[in-house]
Amino acid sequence: MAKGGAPVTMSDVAQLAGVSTATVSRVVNGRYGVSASTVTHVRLAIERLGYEPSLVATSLRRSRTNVLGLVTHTFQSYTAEVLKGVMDALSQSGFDLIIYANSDLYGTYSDGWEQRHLARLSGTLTDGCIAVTPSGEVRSGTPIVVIDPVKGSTVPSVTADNFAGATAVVEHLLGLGHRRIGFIAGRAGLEAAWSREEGYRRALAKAGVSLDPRLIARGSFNPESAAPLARALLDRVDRPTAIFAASDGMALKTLEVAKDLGLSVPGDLSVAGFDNIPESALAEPGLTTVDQSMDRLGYEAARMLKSLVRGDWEGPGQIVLPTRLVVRGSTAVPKTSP
Amino acid sequence: MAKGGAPVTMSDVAQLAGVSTATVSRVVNGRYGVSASTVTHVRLAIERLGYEPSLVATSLRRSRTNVLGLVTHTFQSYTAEVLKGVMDALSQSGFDLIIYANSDLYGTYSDGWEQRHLARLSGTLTDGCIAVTPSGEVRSGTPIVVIDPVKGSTVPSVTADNFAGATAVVEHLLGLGHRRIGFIAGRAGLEAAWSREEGYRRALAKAGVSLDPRLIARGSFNPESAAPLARALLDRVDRPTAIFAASDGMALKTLEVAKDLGLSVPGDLSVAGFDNIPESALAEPGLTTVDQSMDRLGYEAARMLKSLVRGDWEGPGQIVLPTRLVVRGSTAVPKTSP
DNA sequence: GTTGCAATCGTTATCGGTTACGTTTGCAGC
DNA sequence: GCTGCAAACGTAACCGATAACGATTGCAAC
Repeated sequence: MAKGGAPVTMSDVAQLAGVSTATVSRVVNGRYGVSASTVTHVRLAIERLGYEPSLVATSLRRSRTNVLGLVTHTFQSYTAEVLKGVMDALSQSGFDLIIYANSDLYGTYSDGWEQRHLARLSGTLTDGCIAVTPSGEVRSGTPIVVIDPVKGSTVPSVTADNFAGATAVVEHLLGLGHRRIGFIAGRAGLEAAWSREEGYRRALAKAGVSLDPRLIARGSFNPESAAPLARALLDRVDRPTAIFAASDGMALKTLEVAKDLGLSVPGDLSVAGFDNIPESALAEPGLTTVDQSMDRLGYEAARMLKSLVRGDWEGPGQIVLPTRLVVRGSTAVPKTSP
Repeated sequence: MAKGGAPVTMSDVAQLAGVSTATVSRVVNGRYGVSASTVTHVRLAIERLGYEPSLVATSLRRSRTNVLGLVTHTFQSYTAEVLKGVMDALSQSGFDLIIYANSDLYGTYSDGWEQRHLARLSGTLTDGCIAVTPSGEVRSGTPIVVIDPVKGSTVPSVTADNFAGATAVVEHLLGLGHRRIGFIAGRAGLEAAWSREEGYRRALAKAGVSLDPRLIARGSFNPESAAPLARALLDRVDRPTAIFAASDGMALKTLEVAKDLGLSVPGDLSVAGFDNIPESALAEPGLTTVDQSMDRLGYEAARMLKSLVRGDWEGPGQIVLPTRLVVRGSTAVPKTSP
């Protein structure tokens, strides 16, 4: 019915049922004060017209909407993982989820668009938001939880223990006997990128291995950004015996580059990543990496947000989840010991 | 500012700027009829308060919102692929995207919830919707495009050429010499499931191979659903020499089961899937499958929806995209020819 | 026969923003 | 000096729904 016609509103129902919109509203929301026969009539009218209350009108009038928002700017595979966790936490909770993604993907990227969208949503549509996008100080009328915030921000956030994870990887490589370990860093400014690099530096320092700045390449977490960087590292005469990339996407790209150059992994080169995305387990050889279970990040963020919305959050403002070293076939003892 | 306080509204701005809300609205929307000095004052007030117009209020009043909706009930990896395509098509188009996912994941799943959400959104929030969930006859005031609709539906939709793809796979297996080919079907009712099964049946018939109904198992596209089915097929004394699963997720599960049973692939058993999700290329051995480039499905659906919203759609109501057989290591000549 | 109290239902203000329409103001033209 | 007109801005209705409040009704108790 009404396909292409104007959407059916509450007053349409009211008219058909011969009552006022207030009564229809009461029936829809199951409130007290409507006679059984009226309820039946209204229900019938709703059925006949195929009426559904407008989310917009409802949320404009009500303060609570029972809808949580999530803002992102990309749909990488890690985004999907995060979403799984979020959905899991929200399952059966009574909260629905709205994801807002702007189309200005490659456009001006005016850096403040997360803020804009957050404000646009939190005004009325959602009770709170999760930001899966580098966000620093965001202001909003409703609670916000940021996954992987920018460094130094004080908003409620959920992060993996990037420092410990990176340290573990580098110590693993050092333990195997590697001394020249290349590093492909993540997007500058993000807490995750900074901590992973810091873990790399500290682990080397602790082991008494002097750091060669020429072995550090600056990527952006984007897999594509890693290709030229990996190639540059491997083209050096004194090329590293191992490369630690700050994300699995970049590490997998490094694997490809190594193959193109005729280097065997882990024979000629060990490679390690960070994230443990599903693809890493399936790669050949399997990628040694750090598991930060991104679905867990999403899960915890959603759980935190739920509590913040209800106003009964007791935990800390910044959650740091443990990481776990996952050793697979891409790392081994180097051929030539120093 | 205003962190935790009430969100700042247009009348706040109006008050600070000493004008009416109408004027603020005109400034925000860049309409004619405001003096340059007033514009400056209002802009300043907006800046100071950090005002953002509420998406909800705007869309309630306006008919057009320049926001498209997408409704899904799960975030599998194929959902992420579809989303990539959608975002790509929407990039720089002026349309933003809202994804609505309900939390009732494992709950009643009242089968009509897609319809409910579609109606809730299309009433006012969105100019049109993409449904990435089995939907049949949906009614809505705004255009809807369905990806992978139920069989026989007449709504605008985008589908891969499932029949041709399935036929190609089975002909490939037949060409290798297989005669006993098992089939793990998808969720009943979906056009995709039906067409893939029909492709399987027709290809066998065309080759003059009689169909053994005991070799057909009924799955649900869900990877988990395939495990017991694959095991049952492989436990038979006259077990098939090849298994064609209607989705890659189910095919990959079948690979696992085969390994558990000590069967080598493709030595003892050939396995083929459908979808070509990223994991299939990375599996060991690589999975022979049908590429239906799900990002392309999303792309075309978004393109179609854009046109429908603008009212300038010329193409057919149902788009069918070509598929492509991808042969990898999981299929080979059977050991024992009949 | 009144009064009183529930139950039932309609009226209306409101959420935040948009827009048709009306009003004020400034200024040129007669 | 009066008229005409357009620019600039305010007023108020409205989008669809909710909820406080008021109005009506039926029925039991006095």
